[in-house]
Amino acid sequence: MKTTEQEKLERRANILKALAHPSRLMMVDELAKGERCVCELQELVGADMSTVSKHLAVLKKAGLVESDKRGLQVFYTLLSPCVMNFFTCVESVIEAHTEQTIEAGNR
Amino acid sequence: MKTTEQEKLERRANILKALAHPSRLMMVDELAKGERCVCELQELVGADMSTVSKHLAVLKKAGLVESDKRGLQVFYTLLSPCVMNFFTCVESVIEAHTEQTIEAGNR
DNA sequence: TAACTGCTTGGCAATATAGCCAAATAGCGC
DNA sequence: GCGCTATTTGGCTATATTGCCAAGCAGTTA
Repeated sequence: MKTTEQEKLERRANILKALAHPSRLMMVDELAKGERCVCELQELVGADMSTVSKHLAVLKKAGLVESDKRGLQVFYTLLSPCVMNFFTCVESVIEAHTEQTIEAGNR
Repeated sequence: MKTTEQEKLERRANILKALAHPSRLMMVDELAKGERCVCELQELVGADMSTVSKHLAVLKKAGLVESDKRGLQVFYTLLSPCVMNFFTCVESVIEAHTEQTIEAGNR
């Protein structure tokens, strides 16, 4: 199974795409603290349970989380906490960009 | 100017969304090596120049790159090389996920 | 000014994503 | 089995993204 450069990029992009949503980021952030059931995450993001479930499916498909059904509830776990490190970088982008935008008078 | 938790998440998501495309990842990767003009990036990704230009506009809007017109050419620079660090994490997600998928017999 | 180059923008069609409701599914207690 | 709860899935519409072509625009050269 040969991995072309193109496939590599697509896989990277898919992981980023999976993270690229406010609700999903919120969930990942919460899951970084420990496993959570869908109901907890639903309360957190305040959307329909079906919506939350679909978001979780996206994260799972990307390989970012894992699910474990115990009784009636399904618990999700963050598989790659290193994802959180990225946010430090993201914050620096945001800061720099905000300054720049203000400097430029919101041009 | 108060930054609500929601706005923070949206800004993070926007940066991730800006990165979440194979062609844009390829360009960011290239720009990590140094500034490049649009024509060089076009050759790299092999798409229409207008497409490349639009991708660059997305990266610029997110605050990830900067552009500088010199003569007829426009040169782009990567503003936040820390973005590259993330890819180490992304690779680990991919590896773990691939193993998992193979283990599960591509279920 | 005119023609040329490098790039950006507008417009459009194809495709993907988001979020709601309703229906289906799975596990539990009776 | 029946009803109940937690979650997932299907279906739908609204909205966003992508990538091409054509047109526009700025800088250069003649």
